[in-house]
Amino acid sequence: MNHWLLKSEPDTFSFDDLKKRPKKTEPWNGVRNYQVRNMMRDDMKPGDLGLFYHSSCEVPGVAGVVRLVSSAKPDVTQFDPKSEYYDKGSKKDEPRWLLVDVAWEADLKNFVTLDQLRAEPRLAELLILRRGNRLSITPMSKHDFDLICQMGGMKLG
DNA sequence: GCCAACGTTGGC
DNA sequence: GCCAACGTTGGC
Repeated sequence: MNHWLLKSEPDTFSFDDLKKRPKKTEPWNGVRNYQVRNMMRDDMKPGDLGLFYHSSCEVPGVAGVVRLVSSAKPDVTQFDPKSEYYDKGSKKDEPRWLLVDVAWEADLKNFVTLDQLRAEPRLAELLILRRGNRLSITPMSKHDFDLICQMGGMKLG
């Protein structure tokens, strides 16, 4: 099983928004980066766990735990001229952009701030802390995933 | 709003 | 295929 960190701007879609969805699931649409698309296509599998990270906000950090509940499939927003994610170069029989469905998995007792992540020497390998990292989804080790869940006091069950 | 660190685009 | 210009991301 693989582990992932998924960034979202909470003003657009937050961890609480995910929990408010009727089935607590959401298509992770709007990815328009080839590296991330290829990761979704090749490496992201149903059952994988992820951390839901809030970016571009007052206090960036990890808000909760999610699970992937689909494999990669076409992101329909690429075909919608009214969508901000519309891509006129993408053909229906050859979709350029993919998404995966994510579902709420667990809450954290405490939001884990970016400052806390940076202050933890055992997270030196975490990609999001590296300079210049800009991908909206990044892989992470089970070690780092478990440690961050522990820092946040993940509520089990 | 600034700006570093990318990724993408397009002229050649 | 090179690379300058441009666009985007995201912390600060």
